[in-house]
Amino acid sequence: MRALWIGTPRPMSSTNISNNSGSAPNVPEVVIQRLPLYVRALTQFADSGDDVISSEQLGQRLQMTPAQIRKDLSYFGRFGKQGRGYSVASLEHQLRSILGLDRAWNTMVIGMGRLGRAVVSYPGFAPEGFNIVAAFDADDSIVGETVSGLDIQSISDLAKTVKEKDIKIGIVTVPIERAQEVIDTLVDAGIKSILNYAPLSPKVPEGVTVRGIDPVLSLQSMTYYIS
Amino acid sequence: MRALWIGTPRPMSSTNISNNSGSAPNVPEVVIQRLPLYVRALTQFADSGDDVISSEQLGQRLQMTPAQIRKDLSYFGRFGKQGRGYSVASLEHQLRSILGLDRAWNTMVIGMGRLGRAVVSYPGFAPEGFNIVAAFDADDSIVGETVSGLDIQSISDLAKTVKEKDIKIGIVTVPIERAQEVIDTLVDAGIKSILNYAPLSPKVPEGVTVRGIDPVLSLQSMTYYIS
DNA sequence: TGGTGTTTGTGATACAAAGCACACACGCAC
DNA sequence: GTGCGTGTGTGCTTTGTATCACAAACACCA
Repeated sequence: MRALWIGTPRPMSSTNISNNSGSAPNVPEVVIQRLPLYVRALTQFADSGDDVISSEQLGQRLQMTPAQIRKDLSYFGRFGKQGRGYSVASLEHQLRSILGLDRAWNTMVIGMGRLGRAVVSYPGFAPEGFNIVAAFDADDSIVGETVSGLDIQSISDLAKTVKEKDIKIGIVTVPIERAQEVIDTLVDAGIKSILNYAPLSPKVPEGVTVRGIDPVLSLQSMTYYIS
Repeated sequence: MRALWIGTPRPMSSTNISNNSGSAPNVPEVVIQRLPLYVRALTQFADSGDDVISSEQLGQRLQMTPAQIRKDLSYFGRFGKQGRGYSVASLEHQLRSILGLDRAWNTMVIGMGRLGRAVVSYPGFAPEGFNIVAAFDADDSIVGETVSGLDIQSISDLAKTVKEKDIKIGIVTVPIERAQEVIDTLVDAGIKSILNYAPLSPKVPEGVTVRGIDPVLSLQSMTYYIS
């Protein structure tokens, strides 16, 4: 979930994982999803001048139990010191490295309607290292227009551009009718990570990760508790 | 998380639940989050003219196992017929009723910056029964402006407007610095359902449900698999 | 340097969710 | 009405996740 279209939770995101070779095998998906929360909290603590933090303090900030945080971290190594806690700077750095956030990622947006334009001009991605370097649309009549400094390209150029610009992540903001088709195109172009704003659960092969952003779904599940 | 910006995540959405009295006790949160998916799929099947559907077909569409769907539904009753499947129209209607989607909900948006304006003019909420009937901002210099036909009001009017317009859901699009404070204001005004676009895990009392929408979190967890 | 208080890392345990597999219900055809 | 095919509903099993609780490690201080 989601500048609009966002999700779950979870839960509306279908995720298939290729076992990546590196250091930590078989880390549960949920744990991976929590790591960015830790990074974010650590950044905040660093900004407030804290040098050292305990799992207790982190847990309080993130509304979760200290034990869960320690367990999660233990999948990847031993980062703390007994009796003291964790070095804020060091833990943040290590988690960023684990997540691959110690580098920038080139991304693209497919679908230049209202939503796609909002995503392209959303100022929250670049500071986190996600650079939107290409924009696509299926409608030839708007191909060539410029949005936030990006030329809108035809989807037929997608595979070529992905290679040229080393794009690793696709953000899908097309209408639902075209979404599966566009996602297939991304997969064919070798994209392994897709952020999907369309309200469907797309079919993707093993090894491709999709996360959905869907505020309507979130609203629809909340009404249960107030009905 | 889940969503937070969006999910869910899940998982990045802190959720506290008051046990609502009605028919089905103790239904797991995850199950509730899946019900809207079923509703959505059923609507699609109905649009394609299907009268009857099996859990097998639903599962294929939603990329999940038929058994899980049947289990989920069994929390609320027996909706299918052996040897036949589920009546599309009837099941959709019943699920909508369970979720409280058989009525409209008045909502408000707090924070009329770039994101808030995008949310207010997003055309996807109203067709699903979520009507945005009020807009607020803390900045007095924009109070009184009109956005998509809504007057921007001062947050000091919030509690009064919530009562007058019978608003049940708050959508928070303020900057992170103000988010906790604004959420506290919503809670004080009696709001029990909050859709939070600010990148934090807010503290709310038992009985208040928060879902986060956060595309950056989603991106940050996907990079793990391509690093 | 030894003692005290703190906080980690983790096996063991408890809890929760997902999946299996089959009895049973129903539709349909003859 | 009988028999066959299909698909539900669900108890049981398996898998997965969260929590507990404690030994070991370290900081700090006298």
